[in-house]
Amino acid sequence: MAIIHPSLRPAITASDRVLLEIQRAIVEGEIAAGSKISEPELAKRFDLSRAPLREALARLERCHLIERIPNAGARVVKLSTQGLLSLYQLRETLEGLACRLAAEHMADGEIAELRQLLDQHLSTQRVREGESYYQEAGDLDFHYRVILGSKNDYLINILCDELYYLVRMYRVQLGMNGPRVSRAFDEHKAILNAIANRDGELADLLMRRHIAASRRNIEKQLEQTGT
Amino acid sequence: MAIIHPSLRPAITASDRVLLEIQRAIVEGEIAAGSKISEPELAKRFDLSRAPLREALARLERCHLIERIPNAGARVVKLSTQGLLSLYQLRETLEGLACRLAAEHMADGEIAELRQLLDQHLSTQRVREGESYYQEAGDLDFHYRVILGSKNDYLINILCDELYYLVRMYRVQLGMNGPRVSRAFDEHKAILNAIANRDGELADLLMRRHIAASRRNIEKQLEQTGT
DNA sequence: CTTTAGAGGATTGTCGACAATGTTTTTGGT
DNA sequence: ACCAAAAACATTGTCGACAATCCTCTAAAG
Repeated sequence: MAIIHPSLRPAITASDRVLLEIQRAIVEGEIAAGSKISEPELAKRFDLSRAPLREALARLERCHLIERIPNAGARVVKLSTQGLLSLYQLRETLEGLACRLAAEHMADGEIAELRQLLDQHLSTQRVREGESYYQEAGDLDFHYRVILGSKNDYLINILCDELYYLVRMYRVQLGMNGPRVSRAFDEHKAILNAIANRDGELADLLMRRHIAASRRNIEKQLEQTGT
Repeated sequence: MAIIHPSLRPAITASDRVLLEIQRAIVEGEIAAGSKISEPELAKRFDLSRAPLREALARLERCHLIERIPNAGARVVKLSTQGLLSLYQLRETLEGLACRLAAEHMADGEIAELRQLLDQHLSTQRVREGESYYQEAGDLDFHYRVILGSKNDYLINILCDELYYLVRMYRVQLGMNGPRVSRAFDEHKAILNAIANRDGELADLLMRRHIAASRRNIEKQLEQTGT
């Protein structure tokens, strides 16, 4: 086993670098959702050959940010209510499982670090302003840490590599609004406490509720913006 | 949305064809677990360039049949008790969810077809001999159909593309033994009944038990064979 | 004899060009 | 003017060669 997590190892190859750039561009909407992807164009834009670019596109397909049709091309994924529902159905189940496993497998030190992270979030300016608590990425993300704490490589791979960026895309492009943010912080804290108490069942339940609430929040935004 | 499932569309490109061949070879142990993968060697063996071969390898990595280290090469995955446990932990949760969703979303016609499939299994010679009920692939697989019945594209993708072949690898290489087989058939029937009754909760529970039993069975084989 | 530094070989990553397929435009007919 | 077939175009899939990186075997020093 011992799968080294892509997000943890620095990008070495050219393919890795361009992957991260395009990933960010899609997540932040710089490359519009639903737009067509042109290999020659992107190759020119990032100044490299099509070979590493195609490898990057393959990985983007893997994390559901683009959809490819053989011999026809690739398109950036479109955001939809149906897609959001399917995605969050999965997240509820999977992150619930992650919590249960984290309650079993996380070391005391890891739990302490996680608590420290939450305290740090609380004291950060932006969080109190309720601006962008959700938009922290990578190691800074509470969910991310819990998932890693599950110590299940397949689960980690699915949540952190394949679904994570799509979730972020929904979050970023549909934006987060007011009162939900501070409540989310409290929910995180409750989940952490359950994990610290080694109560996997409760942690599972709380996480599923937490994600369901988050889904309803985004869903509301989606309906306002238009289907 | 409307992701066309790779396993459902016939292999068109050269990369697709070689992918299916190598996939089969690894699952059936023709390419030994843990052995090193040589790109030039495989390219020569299948008589094509390294470009489509590398694309195939990328997809093999995606379904956890090989592990790649940048600039160093790829190895066929090794089977282990730890890996089996992680994999089946996930399967229990995910296929449980699939059952619950299938109970909600499968059309009456699909359920009828599935019942027909099971009856057909029962009357097949090999099943009664308890030989290889488990080793049916693709459309013939009961699990496969239930997963498709969930109508959740992300869930389908994860179970049918990313985990399915690895599960099959464990099944095939560690073999299935006697009494478990006929019991598995009965469990399938019970699950189907729950789905037909639109009892998602029960279907979920039964599937999780079913998979847990299957895991214990393989685990036993693994311990006998040696860690 | 063990350990470490270096040269050699092999493998992976990247490149530019060609072939095959899909898409669009043009042209001819009704 | 509208539709259909065909040709021109653009894009994707594949190929062989080159560059960069890693692994191994050898040789020299402690």
